[in-house]
Amino acid sequence: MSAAKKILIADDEADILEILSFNLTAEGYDIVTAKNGNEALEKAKQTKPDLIILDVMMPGKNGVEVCNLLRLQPAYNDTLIIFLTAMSDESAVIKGLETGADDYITKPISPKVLLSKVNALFRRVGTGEASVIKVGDFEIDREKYIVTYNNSQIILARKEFELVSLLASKPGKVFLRSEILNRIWGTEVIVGDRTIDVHIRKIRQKLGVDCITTVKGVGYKFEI
Amino acid sequence: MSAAKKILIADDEADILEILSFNLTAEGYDIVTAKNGNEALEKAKQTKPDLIILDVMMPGKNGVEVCNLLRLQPAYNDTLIIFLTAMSDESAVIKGLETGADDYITKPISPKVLLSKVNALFRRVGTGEASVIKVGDFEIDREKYIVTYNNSQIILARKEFELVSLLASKPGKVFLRSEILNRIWGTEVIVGDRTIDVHIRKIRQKLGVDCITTVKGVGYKFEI
DNA sequence: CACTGCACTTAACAATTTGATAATGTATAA
DNA sequence: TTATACATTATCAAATTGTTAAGTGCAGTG
Repeated sequence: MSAAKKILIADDEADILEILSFNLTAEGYDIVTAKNGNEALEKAKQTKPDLIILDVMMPGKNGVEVCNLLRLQPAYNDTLIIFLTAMSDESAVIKGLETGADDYITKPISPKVLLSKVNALFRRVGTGEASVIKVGDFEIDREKYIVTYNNSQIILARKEFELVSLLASKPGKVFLRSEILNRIWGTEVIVGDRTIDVHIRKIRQKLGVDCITTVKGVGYKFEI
Repeated sequence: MSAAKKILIADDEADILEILSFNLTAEGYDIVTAKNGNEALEKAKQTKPDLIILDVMMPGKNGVEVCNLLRLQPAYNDTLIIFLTAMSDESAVIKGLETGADDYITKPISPKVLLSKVNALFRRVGTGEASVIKVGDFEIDREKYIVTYNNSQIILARKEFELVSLLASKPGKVFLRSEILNRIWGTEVIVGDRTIDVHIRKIRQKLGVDCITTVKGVGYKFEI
């Protein structure tokens, strides 16, 4: 995972909130909940979630209304929205997708379906980033998951690759340790202090060139 | 050539672009978007899409104009064009069909209608041409469901074939497990974790050549 | 209708790789 | 010196994938 995505769940049934929260938390997402449409709008404003899961039928404002209101505001242009709806309620779904929802899930909810949809959505959005980074003689292809130096391939493990990608995404910029932890491990996972060092070391070893600089007391940066 | 059909969507409303992109991407198409007529022409030239979905009403050049300009060039003889139009705007539709559009869809757009029209168009056109992927000594004929290696046929089951097709559609690209599941099994069907592995194993066995690489913790890729 | 073969999935276990940590060493600044 | 921060190494548990065999359901056949 890169960073922990924030998800706002709005549903008037406490059970549903709990189940979804549990599953999504386990998957590494940050969860915020709301019990009705108005609260959803409020929390959305406060927390700026990456994804909002809206029950279509809620007291106060229903999901479609909330979606409409959100889509009117440019601040929520990049916010994903998923509807929860009863199996039968097909027309609401269509209406929802037209107002700018990104997907919908029918009740009863299967946690697996939910997770796969949520993950799929984030993946889709994530593809906006440039997939090949070039720094000096290095080439980092996020799509092919390959690092090359002078046209020879370097095999990196996943965490190593993510770390190099991150550092190389802004050459010269010093990434704080805390920043690295947040972007690569997320806020949920807690790892020890030496973990980053060890990964950095392995990367330095594999790359063979001294392109990662330590800034003592601050963090690391990638430069040629 | 490339396996996934490329679709260019031109509309000035970001919401529409997003909904259409999402639905068509989920269906396995490659999507390119444009926010106005001029951009559409530009992107069309760059990416040579198989289908262009044009909003009739756009700032700059409108859909009908874009369509006209495209149809003047022999390079776009085989390019399909669909118009998006407001329910009322019947005359524009007629004009559009006269200038060589292949179909039209009225707003508000139902994703289901859209998908069925798009699929139908490709089916109609696709019957003439063979969509064949060539990678190294491999040849994958999506229409005949045949894979050949050095001119000798390899028999693959449906799922195996789809999996190879997918991976080979972008040689070198790492397909995440979740991505594979979504593209081949869809978000509704949930299968176990080892299912992909087993299929991969059978494919490797049948192909006899080591062309599918595991990227641990990430997914699989096809390369020669 | 049972029988057979095939495609697909799953379970169970083996094999492998990865990532986190502890323990220890090194450099540097106050 | 002493404290602090990072480097290095080896080690082990956890995560991930490979492999095999067995189960399930379906279509075609005699």
